[in-house]
Amino acid sequence: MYEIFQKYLDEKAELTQAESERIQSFAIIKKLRKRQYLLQEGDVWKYDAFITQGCVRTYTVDEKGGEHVNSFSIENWWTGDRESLMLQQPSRFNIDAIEDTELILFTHENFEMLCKEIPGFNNMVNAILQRSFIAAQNRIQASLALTAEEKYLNFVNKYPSFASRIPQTMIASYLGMTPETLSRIRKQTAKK
Amino acid sequence: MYEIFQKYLDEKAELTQAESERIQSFAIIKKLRKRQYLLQEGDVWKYDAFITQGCVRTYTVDEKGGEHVNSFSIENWWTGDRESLMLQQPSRFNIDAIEDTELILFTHENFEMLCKEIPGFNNMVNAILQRSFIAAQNRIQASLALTAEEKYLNFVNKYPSFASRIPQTMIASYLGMTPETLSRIRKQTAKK
DNA sequence: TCAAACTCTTGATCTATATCAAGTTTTTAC
DNA sequence: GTAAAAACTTGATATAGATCAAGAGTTTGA
Repeated sequence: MYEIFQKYLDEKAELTQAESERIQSFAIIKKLRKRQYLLQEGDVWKYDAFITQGCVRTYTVDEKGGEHVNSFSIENWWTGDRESLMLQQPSRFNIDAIEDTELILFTHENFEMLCKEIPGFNNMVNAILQRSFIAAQNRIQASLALTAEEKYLNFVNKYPSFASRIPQTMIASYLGMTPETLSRIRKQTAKK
Repeated sequence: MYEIFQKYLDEKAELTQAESERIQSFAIIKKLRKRQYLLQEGDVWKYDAFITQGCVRTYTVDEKGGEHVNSFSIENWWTGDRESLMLQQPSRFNIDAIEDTELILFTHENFEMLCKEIPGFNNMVNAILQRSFIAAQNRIQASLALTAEEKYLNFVNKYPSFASRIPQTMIASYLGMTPETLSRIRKQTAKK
């Protein structure tokens, strides 16, 4: 499965052969079965994690047991809890697999070392962070300005592949509404 | 006013005297009067902007004329529209001054050049981006999981100084509720 | 300094979405 | 292959927060 990450690197970063090999030497392959946790609330997150196959969700659980999905991540994207990682504090988030999933992990020390050693890698990492931040801003914007129906249409438009592979309950939670409301919205919009 | 930025740099970045001076040589001082725009929807944002004094808000306007506040930024923080900057596309956001405000601007070309030239500066910029991303994640989390009252208490707790200097209408918008609702919540919580 | 323009508050009413409940379909796991 | 569990739908009802309206303070600017 490393080839998928290698291809990603080839596309996104300018690296010499030696640098590529150095990066690979620190990669840890990890497989998750559907429903398996990658991170549980209370644990400290210690990795930078790239998904080569599958899909995970990041969510919190409130006192009443309600789950609130913060994000979905699929193949060719990164996952983890940056706050827990940076501050080395217990995470408020859970991350688990929605499908059987394969990841490549780097311990944060190794990852930081690679960033310091390899400018091309560092640049790629920064570019990813920029994009993540922009995406988060847009999500905030949507949550403030859109109605439930608009949020759903916006979501489907932005991530067409997600609607089919992720259970509606989770999408509803991600959009900040109940599954019932999402079900009714889908019925409504299907008519049009 | 440059001293304020200089102090920030001294605290946050490891720089030689020469590097500090080089950074300063590209700084553009800008003053905004209350209500004055820094960025208007439709314009392309071209700077990295640091606030030395005052307060701005970043917001969108919907078709019905409703304003949705995405963020507040005060002295010792950065502002701008990263999406517009990165993609060089017209911004969906407005940024204007809530108080008379002073900023330091760097054109993005100069800023990028400084990042490339000066590793200590680059590291600082990345650290800021990390923190911004973490803050955005937490905001998403709060918007999904909290009630209106909890959102307000969380906001006051996190940014105690904001409640007194920013009009309630804008805070309400930032929290995703109407000014009336915020007014009632404040009345409620004052009792307790 | 005074009128116009905001800002905040409070009350009455409305509505989008939540909650509760029950039935149907789909998926999972032995 | 089948029973149990999970996911989705639909209807009835409830509610948090929105909207509308009007009055009291406060700020702004000629």
